[in-house]
Amino acid sequence: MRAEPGRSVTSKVLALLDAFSPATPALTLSELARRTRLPLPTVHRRTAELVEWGALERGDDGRYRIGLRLWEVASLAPRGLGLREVALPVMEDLYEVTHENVQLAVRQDLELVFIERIAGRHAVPVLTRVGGRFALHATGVGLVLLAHAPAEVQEQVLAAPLERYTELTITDPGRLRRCLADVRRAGYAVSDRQVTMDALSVAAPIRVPEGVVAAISLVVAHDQADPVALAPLVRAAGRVVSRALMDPPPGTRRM
Amino acid sequence: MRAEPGRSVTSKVLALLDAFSPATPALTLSELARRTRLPLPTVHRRTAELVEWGALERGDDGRYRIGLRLWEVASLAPRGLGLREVALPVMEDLYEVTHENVQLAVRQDLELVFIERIAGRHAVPVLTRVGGRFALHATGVGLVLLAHAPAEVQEQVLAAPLERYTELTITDPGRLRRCLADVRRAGYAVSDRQVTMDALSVAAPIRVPEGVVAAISLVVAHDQADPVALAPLVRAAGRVVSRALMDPPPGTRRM
DNA sequence: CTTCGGCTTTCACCCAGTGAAAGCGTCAGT
DNA sequence: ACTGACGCTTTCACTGGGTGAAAGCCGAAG
Repeated sequence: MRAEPGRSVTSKVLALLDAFSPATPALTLSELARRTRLPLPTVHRRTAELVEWGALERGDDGRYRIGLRLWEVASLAPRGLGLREVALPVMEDLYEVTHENVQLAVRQDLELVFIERIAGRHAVPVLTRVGGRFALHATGVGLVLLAHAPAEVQEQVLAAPLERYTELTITDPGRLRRCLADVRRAGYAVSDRQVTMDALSVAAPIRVPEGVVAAISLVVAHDQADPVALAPLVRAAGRVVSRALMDPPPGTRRM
Repeated sequence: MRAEPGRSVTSKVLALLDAFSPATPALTLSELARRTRLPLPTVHRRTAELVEWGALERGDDGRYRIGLRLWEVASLAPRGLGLREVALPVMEDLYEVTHENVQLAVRQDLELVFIERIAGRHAVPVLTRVGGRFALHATGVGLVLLAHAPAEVQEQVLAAPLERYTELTITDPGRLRRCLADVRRAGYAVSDRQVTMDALSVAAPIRVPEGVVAAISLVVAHDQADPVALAPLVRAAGRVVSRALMDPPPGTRRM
């Protein structure tokens, strides 16, 4: 045979999409072939179909980019835009009151994904990107999501080395375990300079009957605010979103 | 042969994604099979792979939904989140000043797609959804996008019947043609009660050297504001976004 | 217990997909 | 102008991933 076996067509198509990343949002045909380890003609054929449908777009420079049609379909993801739609009004309220960064995130496997962010022009700059990923053990939202994740997920995170971002990042599994217990007990998480030395975040869970599906947080300058004072505000926001998730769309919920 | 020929595997995978819509964001296996006209075992196999990768998620109810992983990748679409990131600060400024609905849209084929919307709690309710589509000939953003679309696109839209939404919707091709000329000359578009009888929108183009890539608009109560007075504001917003699109990311632009 | 609808698995067949190879077009260096 | 390098596109004969009919499962309704 010629065809290298054990690789389905679908997996190749998905590998092509996977090749795109925040750092490389535009790729040439050869770059795609290299990244996916697929023969060039194969990539050529599959991308042609993806472009025709609109999953990819090809610029005048010959580079492929993610297409608007794919973005349209993806906007139907309940945990993506769906969640955002519900949470945004509450996030805007939080922003009105505090004029600080407001973040919304969900857990995906062993990391978190930022679903939305309101970044005040005058607030502490944060390095997160909507659609971007981050480790679970450092940020406020991450601690909330990890604290309420299935035991199996927690064990996997605790078993792996915990990356250090600042001198205050928790890298000791035992300490992290106790921290998570605190988060569950208090109903909110505080990450004080564990990601950058200038910022602190306070996060609260967003719940549906099945469990915690997302987390909402405020990010503020570390020397400017008292986390304990912010906690009730963030927790209340979390509860409002939780209720909004369950109440209005009686048929089409299910996170 | 058994396999009905003429249908590529990739096209089937894309058809599966296509089956999801704002009205049907969650589908059972059989519903997917019906909508895609694919045999049930085929759907079963392909969805299994899509779920494994994260393009789809399967709920406890057995229904398939668009997965977060697909949303992540799609967030890299330059004309989706990419454009939004650049335009959002300006949209927020517009909102601060007016406290009215602010919309951002691009053209996709013969329709427009809403990329972002800031809907004030107290502003006129609008029925648009981020990620949703709409006809080009009625809204403010639509008129701007159509006025600057390739001649071929304009002809196709003018040739098809123009759907009527209100008694003020332009449905006469000749009138629409003159209207588009006005839009090009004035540098902005006004849609006065052409979608709903309570609202009016003022829209301006967002340009890169290659042409108009998007449009930004204000939607206000029709009896509350003077479109001509709003026009400079919206046009200025469009120009600020246009510049932002070209200036800062010198490498990674290309809309 | 039986029926029904929806989901999953099996199995033998075969066409969509494959990759090596050759053909193009463009650009930089000589 | 020639040459070589590079990236993209097309060709072609082969084959294994994909196929759908059919049968097996499972839980809910009758």
